[in-house]
Amino acid sequence: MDKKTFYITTPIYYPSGNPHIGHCYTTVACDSLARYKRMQGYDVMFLTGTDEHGQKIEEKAKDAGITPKEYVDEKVAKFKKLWSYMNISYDRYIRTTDDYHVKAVQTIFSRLYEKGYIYKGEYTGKYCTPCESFWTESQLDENGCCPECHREVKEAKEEAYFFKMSPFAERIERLLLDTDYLRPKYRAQELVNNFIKPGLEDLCVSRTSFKWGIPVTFDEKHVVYVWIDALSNYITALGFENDAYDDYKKYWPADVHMVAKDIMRFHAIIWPAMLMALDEPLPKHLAVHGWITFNGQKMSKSLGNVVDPFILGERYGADAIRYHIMREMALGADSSFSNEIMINRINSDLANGLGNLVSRTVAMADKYFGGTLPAEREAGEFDDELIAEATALRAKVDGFVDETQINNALAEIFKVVSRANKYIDETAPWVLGKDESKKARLASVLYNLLDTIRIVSTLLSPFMPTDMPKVFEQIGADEGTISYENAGKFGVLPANVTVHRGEIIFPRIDVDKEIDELNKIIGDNAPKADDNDAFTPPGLLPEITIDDFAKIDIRVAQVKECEKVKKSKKLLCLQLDDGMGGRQVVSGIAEWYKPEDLIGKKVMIIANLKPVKLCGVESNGMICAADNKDGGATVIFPDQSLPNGAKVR
RNA sequence: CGCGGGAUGGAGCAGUUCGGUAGCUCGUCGGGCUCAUAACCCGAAGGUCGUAGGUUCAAAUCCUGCUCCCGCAACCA
Repeated sequence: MDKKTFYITTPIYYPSGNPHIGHCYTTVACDSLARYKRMQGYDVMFLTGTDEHGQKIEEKAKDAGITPKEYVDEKVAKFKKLWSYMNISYDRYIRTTDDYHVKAVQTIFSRLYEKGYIYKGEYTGKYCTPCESFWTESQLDENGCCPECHREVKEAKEEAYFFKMSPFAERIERLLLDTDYLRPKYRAQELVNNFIKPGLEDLCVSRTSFKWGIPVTFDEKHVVYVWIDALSNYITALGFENDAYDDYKKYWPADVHMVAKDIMRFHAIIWPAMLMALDEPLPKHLAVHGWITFNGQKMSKSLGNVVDPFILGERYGADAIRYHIMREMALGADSSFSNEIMINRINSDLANGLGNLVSRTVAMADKYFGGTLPAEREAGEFDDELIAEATALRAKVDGFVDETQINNALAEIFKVVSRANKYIDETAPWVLGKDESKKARLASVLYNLLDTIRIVSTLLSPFMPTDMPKVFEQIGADEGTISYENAGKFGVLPANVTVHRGEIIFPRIDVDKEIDELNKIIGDNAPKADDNDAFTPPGLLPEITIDDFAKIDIRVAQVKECEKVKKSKKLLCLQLDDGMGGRQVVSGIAEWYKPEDLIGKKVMIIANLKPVKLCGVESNGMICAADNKDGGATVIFPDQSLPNGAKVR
């Protein structure tokens, strides 16, 4: 008697900034799946939310001069506004600052501790006293100093709690390799080789270095670090270890966790491990999608990239944006998003395809029959094929939805739209319309079109919930006829259906004009010039004496040969003439300099630096370069007439 | 030899499991139609399927070497 359930989640987003199109991507996809499942009759729970703790939020709030809670309240309001704008039908919104979640996390933490999966240990790292921050080796700047203030850091230890991962390594490996938990599955090998085979390291799950978090009940100076706090939202939101809700038994395990690839690792490894430790069932699927890239690049403020979903939605409608995002979305792969691609897609699929189909069909029903079809019918050539395709559509879409392949589901639907447009050409209703004796045939043709549109728009309504009701209205489909049940059948509209001509649902967009205007908008929204000029020099290092400086041997040297270090993105290997027999130096500037840019040039090197191996290549010294305002490095070129080996002081 | 993915007409992709006419969307060109949102329908051009070999009657597909791209890991000394 109970309905089948479907539980789908987005990640909980980190509100350290405003929501953007990337957040839309995941959320819109989940919303569509959730709506589809509801339409199918499932009892759906669709969860989204925000992950509101942590050092970064604490700092942002401090900068803004407000409390962390005030800060996140404001951001959360923006997220909710965007979701409302995009017509997102979430059933529950969890905030990690919600009381029930806080209590539940504390209970979970204690439970894991009691079970022996969490133990107290020491977290060692580089500590910057003025910033009160721990950094890992790799976070340090090029001088081995604090990346925030560029002052010296020291080896320090912090008491911390750790979560034992190793007991679950084998089960997780099997989960990834032998089940269809991970989608797309080809990522599994990568995860196993990189993280599981080398041995799963225990995870640091508490911090004492900041306060904005959930206190550990049995050791108040600790707060729970992100993992247990954030990941457990998927179960606390259902009432796990709390009284706010009582849905855990009903909905867990989740059917789909949808995430972007950057957080795949946490959901593929840590989250299952936590659940195993708690002895709870594992979620059924983890659907991983790629990034939205903009004109082939990461999203940026540079010209040509409008990413503000509000601006886009205002111009083209929330559903057009939703459609474009989902149509481009392939599991695992990145999706390109440029204004041109988006506009072309909206034009060809929505305006020319579906919109025009509705428009011309309704117009003909209006023109030839005054809007109401007569009941007489006459079947003819081409009917069977159209009807067969329309009837078979639902099953195809079902299949793709179950595989989380939204792009393919949409592609199937639009094949039928194309088929219907072709049917108009084949049957040429405008010819039938001129012949009184063909009225019955004409009525059949138009009816077949209307009923095909009914099926198509019904199946499309989870993906475009705002605009499809307008289609229903125009083709004269009342609420009773719009259902998942009916989407699998042909001939549902009443024989004497009455259409209602209305506004154009998806207007065609003038590409060139629109791109110009978008660029203008970007121009207005572009970062002000002083954003870039406002370069703040990093804090001064502690004072040293001339004797300290004397220990550093800086020399002029000439680049003789230079090549990329293989298998490294950032490293160049340079052969230098230092006037002392030559040396090899490796420098992390490959992102900004090509080998040929440097050959023959004189540079400054720290000559008495202890040699190290980088990516297996020995480096004897360091090239002097300055941080530029774009975040890159600019090599310091001394006067090119200086002799090799000249000492700099 | 760190791990994994990929290279297919102008663009973006499918096809590779279990070898046998290379397909889709967009774009371009030509034609048709006029109900419709300068939309729709049909047709054409355009690819030695990254490269060099191998297996085979037959290779985009299987095997081997190589090149280049992209992710992950590592890495700005």
